[in-house]
Amino acid sequence: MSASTNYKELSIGELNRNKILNAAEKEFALHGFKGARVQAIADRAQLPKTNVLYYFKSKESLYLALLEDILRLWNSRFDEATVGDDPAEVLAHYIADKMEISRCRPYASKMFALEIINGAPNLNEFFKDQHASWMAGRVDVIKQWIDQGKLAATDPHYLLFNIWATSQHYADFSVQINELRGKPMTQSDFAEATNNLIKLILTGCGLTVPSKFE
Amino acid sequence: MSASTNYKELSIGELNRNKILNAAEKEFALHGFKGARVQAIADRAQLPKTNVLYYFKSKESLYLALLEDILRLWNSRFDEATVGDDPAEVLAHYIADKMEISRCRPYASKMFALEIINGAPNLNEFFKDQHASWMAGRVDVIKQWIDQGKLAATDPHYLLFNIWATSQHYADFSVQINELRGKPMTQSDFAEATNNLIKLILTGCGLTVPSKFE
DNA sequence: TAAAAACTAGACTATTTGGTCAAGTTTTTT
DNA sequence: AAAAAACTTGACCAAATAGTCTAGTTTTTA
Repeated sequence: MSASTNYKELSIGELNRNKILNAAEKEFALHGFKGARVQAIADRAQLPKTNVLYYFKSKESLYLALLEDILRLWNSRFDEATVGDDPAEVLAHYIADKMEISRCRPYASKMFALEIINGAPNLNEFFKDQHASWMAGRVDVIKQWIDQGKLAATDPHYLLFNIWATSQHYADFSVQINELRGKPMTQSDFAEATNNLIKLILTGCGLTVPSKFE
Repeated sequence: MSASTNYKELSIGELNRNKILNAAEKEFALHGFKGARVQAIADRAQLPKTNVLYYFKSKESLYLALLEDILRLWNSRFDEATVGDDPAEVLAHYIADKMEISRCRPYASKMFALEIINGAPNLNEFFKDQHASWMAGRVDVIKQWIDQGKLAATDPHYLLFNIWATSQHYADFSVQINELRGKPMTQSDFAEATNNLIKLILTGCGLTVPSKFE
């Protein structure tokens, strides 16, 4: 689905599926589930509407396939971090990973944001449970870091919310950001914003920024 | 429009207009402009659909009226701050104001978020210009604070983006937050989150948190 | 190379949608 | 109290929409 998908070596079906997923991601990010039109997705994919419904049996199943793809994006090195790891390194990389997603997959981020804002009507209990247990595990590791004096005392929930909020903002609110900056964010602007954010969050936790991110 | 609107002393028209705006705010926040249904707004307002279109001549004009109301929410004391003011006081209050909006007007925040995510198709040039010049003014004041050594050197744009991102997140992503915390945010949770956020941002700028927010 | 599977696509349909119309009733004004 | 203005509401309509059906063409398989 990413912009850099290599279309060679793919069967017609795989190629079309990718075209459709790419197109749908944009339409859903631009209009939400209810607002997106199958015809608009087809036009964007340069295929007849019937083809879209041939590959994905309904608008809903297309949306769900896409959502599943997007949820996989959320995996990161932070998932396996333990008390033994260096919180400054782990958190800095986690923030950098999140910023990279905002830069490379803005439509995926927007689609996910819409899904949550709209009340998460399509995230099933399985995902919610999985997400909640991921959260519990991460909160636990952060608390242990705090107990060991590696990290200033802070609520781990709020810490993670702040990281998500700030990093995703660069994708979700890109239109406002570009308008107010007067120019779009280049790759090096993103690098700067990333280091700025890492500094803010880590300093706020009493951590020293790893030299790689200065 | 706020949940606490006093319905007494209002004419029938004003009362119904308020009912409709309240209902529409939720529907637009839940489904976006294209996805929202006039019938659903009418049902939520407990009025026949025709009445909705009597008070607001089209779905679009209802949306625009609402958006205009919401943009007024963005006004704050920070708008008139000058170099002479104490940045710690000003920024702490600004963050607290933003958090208060997220607590009291979550649907307004969500509706605005959808509008921006969807590419701001309904924000006219007048608003954009006004917003850009507000931004320029605020960036200027922050830069002067930095020049005077009142504030650590940081990009004023990113500082403001971070404040918006983190505070609005509590409204826009409330569903995710409630799910992961296992319980909804109470007023005192909000107070805690506000102080936590003020500490993070101000510390990150080399400022001391005013005692009121500790 | 023949059969099967995968793919393409126009025509069509049932339903939903935003919005209009016309015929009222209620409230306000004078 | 009469006239005007404000408000209410069911019936209706044209356009748009997700999805189906059928009849093909192309690609893969054996």
